[in-house]
Amino acid sequence: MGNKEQTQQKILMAVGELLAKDGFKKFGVNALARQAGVDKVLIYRYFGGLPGLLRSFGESADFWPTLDEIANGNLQEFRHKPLGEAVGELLVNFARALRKRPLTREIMAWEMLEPNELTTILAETREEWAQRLFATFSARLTETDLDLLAITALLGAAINYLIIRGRNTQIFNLLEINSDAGWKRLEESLLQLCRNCFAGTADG
Amino acid sequence: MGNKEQTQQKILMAVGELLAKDGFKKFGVNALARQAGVDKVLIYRYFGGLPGLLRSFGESADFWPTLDEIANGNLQEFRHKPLGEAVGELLVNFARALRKRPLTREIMAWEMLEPNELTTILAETREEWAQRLFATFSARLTETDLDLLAITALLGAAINYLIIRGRNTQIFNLLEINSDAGWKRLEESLLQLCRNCFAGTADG
DNA sequence: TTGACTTGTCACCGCATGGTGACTAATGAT
DNA sequence: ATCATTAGTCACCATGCGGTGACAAGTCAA
Repeated sequence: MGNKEQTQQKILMAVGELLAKDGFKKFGVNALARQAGVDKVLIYRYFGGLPGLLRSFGESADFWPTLDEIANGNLQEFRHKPLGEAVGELLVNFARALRKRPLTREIMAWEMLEPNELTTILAETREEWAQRLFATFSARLTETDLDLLAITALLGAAINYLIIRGRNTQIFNLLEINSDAGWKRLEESLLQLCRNCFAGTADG
Repeated sequence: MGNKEQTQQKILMAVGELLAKDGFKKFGVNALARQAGVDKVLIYRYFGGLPGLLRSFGESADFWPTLDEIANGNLQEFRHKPLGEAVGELLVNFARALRKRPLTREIMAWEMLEPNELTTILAETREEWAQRLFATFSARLTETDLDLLAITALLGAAINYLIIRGRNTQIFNLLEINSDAGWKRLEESLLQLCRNCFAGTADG
């Protein structure tokens, strides 16, 4: 007789494997059961269906980078850097962290098409994450009259777009968005944008 | 007996209607024939299938804003504005033009997930468009040591993301990306980013 | 040994999809 | 009037999907 826990694990593993292999386009109960080498009825029995499975999967992995990873393990240090400097470096680290996570990129792409349990969990994680990050700098908002929220929204959106688009496109705006060289240029410009932008106002 | 040209028109119209109504998720021969009120076999007969139809559709519409629209009908004027000013305003107008085109937004979303005949046409249009725009300012590249291409890639990506994301999301980064008020903040920050960024170097 | 329960297998259902072949009915040229 | 062509209808196919009910086999308690 089989082992229930082991089967559940096989199914959970298969979610990540299938997403990484074929993307969310072909994602479904049948394909999932095939990937796991398991009968699909067990997905319904053990997880109550796809939504429940995605929920379980979402809670069992680290799709999103931690604040520590973004801050090179030293968030405190960033509180004392000039604002433009800090924002720029955080954004660059954020982009690097996402580039290393193909699974997260896939989920982010999925999010553009339709919401589901997995993308919802990702969105919640990100929301809480963003708020904690923002709170870290809330005391320094008076340093500038720029709209910090809108600026980070813009630059965060830029990173998201390039990350997602890079899954199946090499060139955007005459620029290689999949090579390290191309990203180097983007990172550099990201830093310059932030530095120059905040330089116009008082800096801490 | 029916009218061939009229039927072809009905089918072509249905492409836009269906995309606007249900997005590309449910896009297919059957749904398309239903929308057009026509038998699906005619799609194969008249267009050789979906790819051919998309090609025809793509060549029969103006998804992409013209350079004139982006430049308020006066591109020459932009050549004499300070570089940061010009880039910023062009980007803002670009965003506004896209916000007005739900169909284009849908195709842009499609493009992020998978390429097809329609997105290819859009990409080619945009590529040529970008090159002409870039050429307009090529003579002034010496004014700055910034990486103009990378910067416009970033800010263009930002706009694309927010445009696409706005289709089914209200809030991003604690910001309303679907209301006019939210976009006002984004536009303002976009302008400031460009102004401040280019201000550090010599400006024309 | 009996009987309840669990794990897993299998066959099946309804439905939608992309795609094709056979047909009807109108048109127009000879 | 005849006959080929054309526009459009319809039935059908294989395939894949999400989802369910019936059942075999193995486990454990009474």
